[in-house]
Amino acid sequence: MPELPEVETIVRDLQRLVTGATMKDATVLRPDLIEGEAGSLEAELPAARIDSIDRRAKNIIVSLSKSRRGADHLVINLGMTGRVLVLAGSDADPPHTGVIIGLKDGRKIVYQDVRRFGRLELLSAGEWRARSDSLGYEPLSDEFTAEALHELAKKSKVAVKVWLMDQKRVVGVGNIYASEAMFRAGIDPRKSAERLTKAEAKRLQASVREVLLEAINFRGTTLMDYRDAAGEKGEFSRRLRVYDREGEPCVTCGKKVERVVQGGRSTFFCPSCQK
DNA sequence: AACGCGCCCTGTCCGC
DNA sequence: TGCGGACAGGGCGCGT
Repeated sequence: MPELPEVETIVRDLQRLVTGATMKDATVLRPDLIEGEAGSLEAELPAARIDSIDRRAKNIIVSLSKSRRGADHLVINLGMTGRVLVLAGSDADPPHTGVIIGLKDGRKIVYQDVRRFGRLELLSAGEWRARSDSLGYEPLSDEFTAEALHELAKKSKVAVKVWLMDQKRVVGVGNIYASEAMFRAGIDPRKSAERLTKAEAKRLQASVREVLLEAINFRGTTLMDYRDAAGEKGEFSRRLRVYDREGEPCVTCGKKVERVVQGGRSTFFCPSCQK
């Protein structure tokens, strides 16, 4: 479900809502959501203060201090259907609640996940740094230049849309925004990454940044499950130009949007506008 | 070693 | 109405 714009929206919500809060207790209802020991997570979180909240790739990074053993980062990956909700302590826990973190101020942070593809993990600063180092370019950072994208792309024969979704290369772009970025760049998603021209690399780099920034401004895309930390839907869905629009007219040329399967995932594109 | 595929899991939708 | 199959914002581990 969540790609960079959705995770970024949740992170900004959490920054505003729970920075500086102290955890009181943690309850794990679905142990399979925890990477490592659920019991140790329940033991480590109480009394931890939330110092800051950040995003890296599609991960939410909650930086903690005063945790008993010095495990510094709670790393949350939402998988397909994960949600992080800040609720009043008296609110009922929603269906498929997996983890409840009570705060000393009476509120609670609830992790909810229907399909349970998401993961919560407690990592030391060093462990987190190593993990972060293994991930690719942040597309909204200054390091993500057209030249960098072009050089990386030259090394791979994979179809460029599939290439774009690999988190070891460029992070944060999932199935929706990959199709959208390819459309905006006017590039056939089936084209091999190594065959991208310099001009195409430049257009793709600009399109990735542009679509992600626009989607953040609309608080992400809700197709079915995505919600922000207050439980609200994202509004970018109506702005999608090709995703989930098979058979509908291309917004640019009017020809029918097509769907193909790449790497087991649907790709949507306009065969006339994308060469 | 890069790459492609199956799998994790629950819910929804569509065709018969 | 019911039922089976396909599919859904991600990512890991496997075999080649």
